[in-house]
Amino acid sequence: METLTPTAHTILGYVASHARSGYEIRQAAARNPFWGISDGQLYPQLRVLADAGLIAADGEEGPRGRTVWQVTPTGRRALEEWLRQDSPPIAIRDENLVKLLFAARLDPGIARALVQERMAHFASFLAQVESVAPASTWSEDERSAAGAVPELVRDYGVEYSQTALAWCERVLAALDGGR
Amino acid sequence: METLTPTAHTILGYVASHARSGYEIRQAAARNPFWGISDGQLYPQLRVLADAGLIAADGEEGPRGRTVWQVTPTGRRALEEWLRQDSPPIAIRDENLVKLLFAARLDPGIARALVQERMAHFASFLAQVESVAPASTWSEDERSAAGAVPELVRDYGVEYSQTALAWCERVLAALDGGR
DNA sequence: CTGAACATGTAAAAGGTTACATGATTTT
DNA sequence: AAAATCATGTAACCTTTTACATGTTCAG
Repeated sequence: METLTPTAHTILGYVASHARSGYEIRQAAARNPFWGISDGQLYPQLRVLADAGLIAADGEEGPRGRTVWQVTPTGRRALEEWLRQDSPPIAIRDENLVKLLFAARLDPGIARALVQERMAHFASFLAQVESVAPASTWSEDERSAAGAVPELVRDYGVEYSQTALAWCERVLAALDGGR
Repeated sequence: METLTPTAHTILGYVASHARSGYEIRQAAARNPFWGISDGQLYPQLRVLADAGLIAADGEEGPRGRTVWQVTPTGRRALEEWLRQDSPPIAIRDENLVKLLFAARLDPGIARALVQERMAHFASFLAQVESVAPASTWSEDERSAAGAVPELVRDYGVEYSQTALAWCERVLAALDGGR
């Protein structure tokens, strides 16, 4: 059994939370700002998980002929093992910020535009995070089992965006002040 | 001429700032927390840039037989074009946070360990950001041309880490309080 | 002179996205 | 019955990392 990718483990996590169809996972993933999953990954990885015996199709079909997946005991163990393993350190890839660094010595106009683009990105990120109630991804039972964590994770997204937005304001002021 | 990857453009940016060898770019990239470049990318991409006529080997060799690269007028234009183009929105891939979400409803012990891992990651990220003087990547002339931006970008890294660390403390308290 | 760090490079594979394909099922 | 959306899937490609390979130069 090949080792699973982080995306496969994430999918396994969704299924382990409660039985779901591919489409429902797709929607849960779309609401999770911290790990995107494309269709081209989702469905093949469901197969990988099923072939490895970590999930199994629920007997009954869901509405619209959806295949509903359930976690197996093996799958539950595999998930826990993953949760216990070290995660890679944060690797940021922030193209906008890199551009800003290069633009600053070339043209204040480009720099301003980059900061404004950044603000737009973070504003829509913030809106997305705020619009998602944790209850939409986790059932009520799961919510209470998880304590305050889902709300705290949302708070993290909010604080992160707000920090970034405040920083952008300061940069704009500095770009204007430098004139 | 194929379109360049973000990494190729970033390398072009370093060369455009001032003539540098591959090794010097390697070191500058290692100091930039917002866009990592591996050896397996750096040297092939320098070739790509050279073949496209965007950079050219400086006549003289640097110390230790280094090839020193210079930007060409075409390269300078290509860089500016890239700076003006829209950047992709921020896409976060935060494996630690995803794990925490799944761990919260399984085992408080795992959740605690994840938060502690997160704190360690951000603490070392913060240390790295704080240790880098912008002057080490940009020459004095470039620094003043860029105004306050390099310092502000460093501030961004610092604030980002501090926000994350403070959040971790709150989560730890909540995990303990929930008991 | 010998080991450590310098400097550049290559091949293979991992991981993921994009774009397309296809049929089923509601809605109008 | 047509249009829209639901639901799943596939193939090709893109970007990047990992691991290895190789010669060079400086320090003890």
